[in-house]
Amino acid sequence: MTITITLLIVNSTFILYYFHVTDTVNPGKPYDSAEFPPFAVTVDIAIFTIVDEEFSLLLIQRGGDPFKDAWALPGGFVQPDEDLDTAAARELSEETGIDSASHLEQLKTYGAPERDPRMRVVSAAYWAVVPRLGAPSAGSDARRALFVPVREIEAGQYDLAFDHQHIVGDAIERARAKLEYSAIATSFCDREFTLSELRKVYETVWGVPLEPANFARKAQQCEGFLQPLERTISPSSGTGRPAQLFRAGTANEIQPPFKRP
Amino acid sequence: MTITITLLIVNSTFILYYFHVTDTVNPGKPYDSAEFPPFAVTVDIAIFTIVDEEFSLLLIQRGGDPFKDAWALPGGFVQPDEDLDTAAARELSEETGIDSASHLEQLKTYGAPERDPRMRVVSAAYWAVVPRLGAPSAGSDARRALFVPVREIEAGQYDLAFDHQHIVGDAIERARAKLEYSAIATSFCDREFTLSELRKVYETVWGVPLEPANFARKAQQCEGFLQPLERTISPSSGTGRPAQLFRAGTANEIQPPFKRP
DNA sequence: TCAAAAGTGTTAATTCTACACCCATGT
DNA sequence: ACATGGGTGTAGAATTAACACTTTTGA
Repeated sequence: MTITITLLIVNSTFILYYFHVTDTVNPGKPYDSAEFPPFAVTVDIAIFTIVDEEFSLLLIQRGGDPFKDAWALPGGFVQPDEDLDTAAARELSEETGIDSASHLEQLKTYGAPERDPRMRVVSAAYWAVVPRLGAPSAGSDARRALFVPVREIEAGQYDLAFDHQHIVGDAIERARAKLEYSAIATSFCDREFTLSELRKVYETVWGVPLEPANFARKAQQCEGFLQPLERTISPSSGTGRPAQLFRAGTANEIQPPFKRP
Repeated sequence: MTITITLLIVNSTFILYYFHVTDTVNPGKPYDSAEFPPFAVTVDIAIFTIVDEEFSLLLIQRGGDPFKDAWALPGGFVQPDEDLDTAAARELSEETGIDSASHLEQLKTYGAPERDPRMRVVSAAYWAVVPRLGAPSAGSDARRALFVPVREIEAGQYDLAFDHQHIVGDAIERARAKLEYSAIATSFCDREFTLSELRKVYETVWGVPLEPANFARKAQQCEGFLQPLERTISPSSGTGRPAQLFRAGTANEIQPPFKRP
């Protein structure tokens, strides 16, 4: 039997790169990693939030090659006995400190052969929505992590690594689309929120103004969307009539929400 | 340096199963496939069509273990220099003989650690829609391939291998949902079709009747959905006034189609 | 009392639904 | 002629969009 192996060192760990086995005793089809290559499987996450009335996405500046200094989505290897969803939740928690709670769902999987110049990497991309929070914890590595306005990414102001420009485009599209037929908007808000805050989410993500009066009516009519509380926002929090508080309802898929004008 | 390898034979080819490398000269972190396991990456496809007014899905009966004799989605390994989309298109073509043309899109990726008892397999699931055609070509292997009514699958009448019951459920849901805001319905029809045929698609997939008059109006109003031909269906093809023929329009995403009642 | 924000009422425009009716063809 | 499926017209219902108006607070 002949065995040929090539290893690669990525992030100080060995990664199997090429592998070939020929059985000389019972010659059958050999195992050749050029034919059945060991894929690396990663997850990448597009984490959205609203910062200063800007629809924003978390990006990380890469510290090493390839694509040194370019920006990228947070992500990492899927561990051996970990589901993809679990890996994504772990990455989300590592980057933002947020456990479960918020919205996290699979976006799409990207597996073009040359998407990572080092080896064959298939990446399951996820997207998440977190309530506005302070600066993202920069993570255990001292990498720069930043919430960046989606507007600036779409304007091409960030040089993104790998195929992340493509992934980010898909994620933005999905997030905007899903506002229209799901209760995802509430994930941008804190646990308790007013109808104005919720409306601001739609206006910010879609970049259009919505009629406050009509919005309030529709939101409350919508079965399972909102859970009204018997309290108003603390009156001292601004001038004007104090707004009623709500929590997110139980329904994930909601019927007739708001149309993107 | 110490190397430990376990190989597995799947479908008459070796698959790398376990792999461990320790560098005894420069002892660093060893490569251990229990930590960075080589994932196998496959694609599985849910191929939908309409057979005898039944919304149907292509299933294949497995010839070998595991899950011998259970039904499964067609699928296979992603080749080394193949994109995921390419692999899916290849599988679709192998199973149905259909090249490109029809609708094919990624559904979701499934990667639970124990989903395949043999090894760690991550499967990118796709879904496709093909026009009604004769019996599916049984493929190069002499496996049984069959279009099965979705109704019967939902009733649990088929024992599905791996996590394919789960995948199939997601695919059905997606197909039904996407009728509502895309031009996918035309993919169920032949290249030229009448409004009745198109309406029958909606009625069959959703399992509800639609008002023919209103349907025809909406379909034709809908920008980019249909391309009217100057011909009618051959009058001899039935009694009644011959219907006008249409082709699919150019738009993939259409604005205000038909609501699932 | 005034400004500001929350929330309610109301009306005209639009869209949708249901069904009546006309059209073109085979028998 | 008439049965059958294709296609148009239309009136009433339902929904929507726009804006005027009332309520509750801070200053």
